[in-house]
Amino acid sequence: MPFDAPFDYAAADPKPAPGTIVRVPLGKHLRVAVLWDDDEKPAAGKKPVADKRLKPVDSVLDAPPMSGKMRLFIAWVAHYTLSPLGAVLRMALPAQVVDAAAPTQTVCVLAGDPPAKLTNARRKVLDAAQRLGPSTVASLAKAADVSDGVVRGLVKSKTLITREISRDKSYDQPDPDRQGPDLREEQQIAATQLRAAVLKAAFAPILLEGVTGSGKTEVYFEAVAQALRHEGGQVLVMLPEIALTSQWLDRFEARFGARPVEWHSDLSPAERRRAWHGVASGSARIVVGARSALFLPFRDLRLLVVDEEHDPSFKQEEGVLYNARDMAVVRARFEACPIVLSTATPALETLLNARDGRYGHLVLAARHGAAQLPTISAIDLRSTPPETGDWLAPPLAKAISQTLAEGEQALLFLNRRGYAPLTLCRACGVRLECPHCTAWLVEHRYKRQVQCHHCGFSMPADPDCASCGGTDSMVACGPGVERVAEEVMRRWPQARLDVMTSDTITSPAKTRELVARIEAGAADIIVGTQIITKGYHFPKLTLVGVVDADLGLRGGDLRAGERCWQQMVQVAGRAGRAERAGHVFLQTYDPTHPVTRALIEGDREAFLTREIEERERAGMPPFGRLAGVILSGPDLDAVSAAGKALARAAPMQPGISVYGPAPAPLARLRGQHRHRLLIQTARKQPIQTIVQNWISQVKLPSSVRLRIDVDPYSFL
DNA sequence: AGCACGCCGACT
DNA sequence: GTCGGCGTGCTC
Repeated sequence: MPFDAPFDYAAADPKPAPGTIVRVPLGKHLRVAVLWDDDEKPAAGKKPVADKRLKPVDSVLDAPPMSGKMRLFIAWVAHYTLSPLGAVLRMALPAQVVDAAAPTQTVCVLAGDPPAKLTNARRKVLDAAQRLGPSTVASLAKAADVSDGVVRGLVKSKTLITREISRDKSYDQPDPDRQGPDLREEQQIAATQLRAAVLKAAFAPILLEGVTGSGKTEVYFEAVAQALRHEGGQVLVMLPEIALTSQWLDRFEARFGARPVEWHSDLSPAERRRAWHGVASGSARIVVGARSALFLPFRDLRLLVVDEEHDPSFKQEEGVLYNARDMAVVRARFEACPIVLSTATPALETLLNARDGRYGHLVLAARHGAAQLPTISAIDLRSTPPETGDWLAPPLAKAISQTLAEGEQALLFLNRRGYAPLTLCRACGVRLECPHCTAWLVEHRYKRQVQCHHCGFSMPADPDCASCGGTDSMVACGPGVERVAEEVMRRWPQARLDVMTSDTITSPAKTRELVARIEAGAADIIVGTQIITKGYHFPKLTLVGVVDADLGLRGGDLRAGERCWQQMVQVAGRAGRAERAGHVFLQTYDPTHPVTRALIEGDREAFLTREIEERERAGMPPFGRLAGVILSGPDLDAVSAAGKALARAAPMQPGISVYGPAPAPLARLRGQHRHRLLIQTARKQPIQTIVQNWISQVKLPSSVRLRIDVDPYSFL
């Protein structure tokens, strides 16, 4: 429960140790709880509860205790993110997982005394029981080639006794000493360093930076192998949710001969329970998971890997707001193990940490075999615009035709789902808007629907205007992937087309099927959103067209330039991964934009230097610190008044600035009005304490909710 | 988070 | 006189 501090219970005798997982009465219910450390002080200004009011602990659960390191980590995350201790603890102790009974099965074992009447059939059963050890009734009967009645008879006569055992299979153990792929020299050098870091068993953050296709995964696999060679050693590999692909799992299996244990949002309750207990007991050695895996109860964590560390999806935007990449570094510190941050496009913060010597830095400069990095060029949409009704400019169309003629694949990237981002009425000008959010409804033509991409609202698409009654007057404005796909079908009707978006990739099985089809060359043109930038490898892909390279640069977000850069480099990295050279076209209205120019010239240093200078001048992260304060509620006036009250109470100290309140970019989301403030402090200032002191001065009405986002990523 | 309590308006 | 809407505060 989201309490700030632990509750007291009457001491049992003997007193269980801190970390013990127990069941305690709370209000009307029993709840799963962890015995916290004695030295935890009661919250400021609160006096402890009188002894006679203390309830006793109900029972101790049959689960391994939570380690001291884990308790320190949880308290640290709560303090850093300004979240209640209980809210963070809940992520580490999902009650339905911890408290669920393991599925059991009934097995028979020999008890000793043979039965009075030892028939031939009975002898066969006893032989089988001797040979097989504990087995189910059915399997004993089958092995002895008798009916199960014989076995049941022996149970009844107490020759065999039954016992309940856990049905959990232990996990297949990955083998670190299988022959891996041959590593190039620079890979071997990096792998040697990582192995050494694992052997040293000390906290060591390491940036593993390598261009797309340089084989970073194979390098950190060697560190994984090293950790595996340590008796009982465990490893956590964190990937962005959608990057946990079958391609990655196949590579893992090829190297280690077994699958890793997976942890992500799609697990069934039973799989989740098994994985959690497997991690806690140590039988799960290698876990690959999304950000929530960070809170798994490892016994002996020897290595952490954050793959695609730059990925914005590591930032959790709901509940406890935390950046899993940053918190992973903290966990590694508590666990005293190395952490590898792997990427082709490091986040600026990570890169500066590496350049300033706080992180180790390993660089892979070359691609595998003959593969070359693709060349990038711009198509100026002002001088060579697409035909009316088209979205692909003539130079890109020509390149696509040529690619198809050579039997190679082309990929068109547009980070916009659906058919068109905006639908409006030709007659009266009304735009289709979400009833719950400040957002346009996006037409999805395959589904004949319009959808809100923020709250999930949808309704049937109607060609007539609901506002003025105009017939067939609704028109689509701007392109989405479906519209680009439509153009592709019209212009290259013979080409085989696949669309990859979160709408078409709905399950791991679907993903596998689609990826296999593209890998096998059974698709000529692929149209997709950012989902395609996540680590796939398509050997026949030689052309990438970015339909709207300016898209990510609009909006003035702090990290817009950085994110656009990363996304373009990642999508470009899909091209030319085998022996064929790749080429990337960026369709843009502003080829002189510094980010676009740096991409074309392949001048990463120019981009970085400019970005670093700008951030430093503005005191933005990592040169300064930020926290967002988000106020939300159903009543606009109450939300706005609360924002003004907070602004009036803003701290006035050197080095601290408070901006806002302003309506959030999505001013209304799911029916909630949202205003936000932003506080900026110098790098060395304790932003948590400053924010806490600030907001504690303002009493908010209960209808207004306040959330604090330390190190905000999204400004929505 | 859940839940109870208590205040207020609307009904039998 | 009682039902139920939700705002407030407590759970050791």
